[in-house]
Amino acid sequence: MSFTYKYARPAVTVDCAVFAIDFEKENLKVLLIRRGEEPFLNHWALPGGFVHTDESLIEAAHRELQEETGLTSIYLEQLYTYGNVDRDPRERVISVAWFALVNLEGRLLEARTDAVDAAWFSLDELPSLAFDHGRILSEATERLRGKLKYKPVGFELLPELFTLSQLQRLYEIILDTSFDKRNFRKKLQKLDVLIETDEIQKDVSHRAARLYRFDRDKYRDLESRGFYFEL
Amino acid sequence: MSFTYKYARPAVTVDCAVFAIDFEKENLKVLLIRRGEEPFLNHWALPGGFVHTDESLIEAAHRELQEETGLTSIYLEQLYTYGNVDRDPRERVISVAWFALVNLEGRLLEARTDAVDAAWFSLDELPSLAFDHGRILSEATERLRGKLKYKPVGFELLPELFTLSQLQRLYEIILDTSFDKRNFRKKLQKLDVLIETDEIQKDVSHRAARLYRFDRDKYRDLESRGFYFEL
DNA sequence: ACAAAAGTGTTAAATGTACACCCATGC
DNA sequence: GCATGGGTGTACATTTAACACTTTTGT
Repeated sequence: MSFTYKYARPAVTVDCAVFAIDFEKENLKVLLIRRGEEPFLNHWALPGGFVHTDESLIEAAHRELQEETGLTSIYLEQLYTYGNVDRDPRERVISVAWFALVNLEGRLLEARTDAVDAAWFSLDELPSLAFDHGRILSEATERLRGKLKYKPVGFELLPELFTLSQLQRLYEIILDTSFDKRNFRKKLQKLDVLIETDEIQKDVSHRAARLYRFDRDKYRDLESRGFYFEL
Repeated sequence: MSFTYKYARPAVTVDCAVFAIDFEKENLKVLLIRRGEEPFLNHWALPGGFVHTDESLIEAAHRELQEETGLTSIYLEQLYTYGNVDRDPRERVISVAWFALVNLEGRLLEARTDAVDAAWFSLDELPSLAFDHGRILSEATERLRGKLKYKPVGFELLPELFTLSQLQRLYEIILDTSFDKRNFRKKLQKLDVLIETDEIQKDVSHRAARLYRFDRDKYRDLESRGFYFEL
């Protein structure tokens, strides 16, 4: 090949901060894997790995998540690319970090851990992480909090059908505040991106709540006309 | 070395979308360079180049800007990392894109173009760009517009001392709207991040306006207490 | 004296915030 | 029948939006 690269090439990896809401414990969780190799053997780390030559960055992120955690078709958004010279003790490694949102309903157990040791951690009970993953995770968390306020990403953490109280609790958990129930509902009503379904909650020992669905198409439409989601 | 990389490595570059406001023409400009090599010989492109092994990504971005355009110590913020397999016809190249803001006052002429052919283009008179730089630039523009609303980045496009009308015109140019002068001033007054200096505009053929300075320290302080800039 | 931009307050409308009770269901 | 969360409206405070004239300076 006539084209030559003048400098030694860095390695390129993807790493993912996968978030989910634990409604029982009322907290935000992140998925970590325990490393089976040096460096940082047995340390916890973000799932991720090297980018192959024949796949795009997002494909690499999806593949690594599938391989290491069994998760497929989840919401992924690029976070930041970390490229400090010394972030990997072996050699120069540039990591394209992603944040991912999943809804845990029924997925917690099924999240296949293959050979890999994977577990969900509360953000306030984090172990120390390999490489600069602690920093990546804290920036991912900050981004999630920021984004939640002005983009409808919260729905990615909920099942397809959800109650308004679940949605409210989600916001309260992530933003660590509390909202007035009536005002919260009024606001959502005015945003006009929820579809009220005919269905109601099942198996609860109190009055069953109505289930809603997020109207992605309508949201995209409104967004393209300059509408600004904000909660 | 015992560590081996299993796959062919992609090349890694940085590319920068450098913006400035042209107050005379009342528009937003971007700095492009004309390529002196294949592929895309003679096409216009974003300034950028390969990341060296001994420099971080932001260092690479600063170095390339210095080398290709003479610009130093300017505001740089990471935009996105582009890694589609076919974005460079030669081989796999991953580009970490940045957006940069400079104030043109006195810099327009002095922007040293070295051996490279560099020029400022209006965003509505863009040539077709090399690689996927057209896409990168349009995403950078979108990001700048979005960011302007809730972060005080506009000041990076102004000289140290500026008038309130300049600031307002800047917002109007980038966001393509117009604001009421009194309301705009009231809002800024309440944000309370501008320092009113003793100086006034020079060499204008009408009443000279008072000059202001952006108080970065105060802003950082307010921000850390949960204050939310918004315009 | 006139052209050109600087500077300055008030009012009405819209939005956000605080607040308390009845309802439906399962046990 | 009681415990648990579901669901609903109003009044007040705050914020935003619309609007026009006087001042200063250079030519």
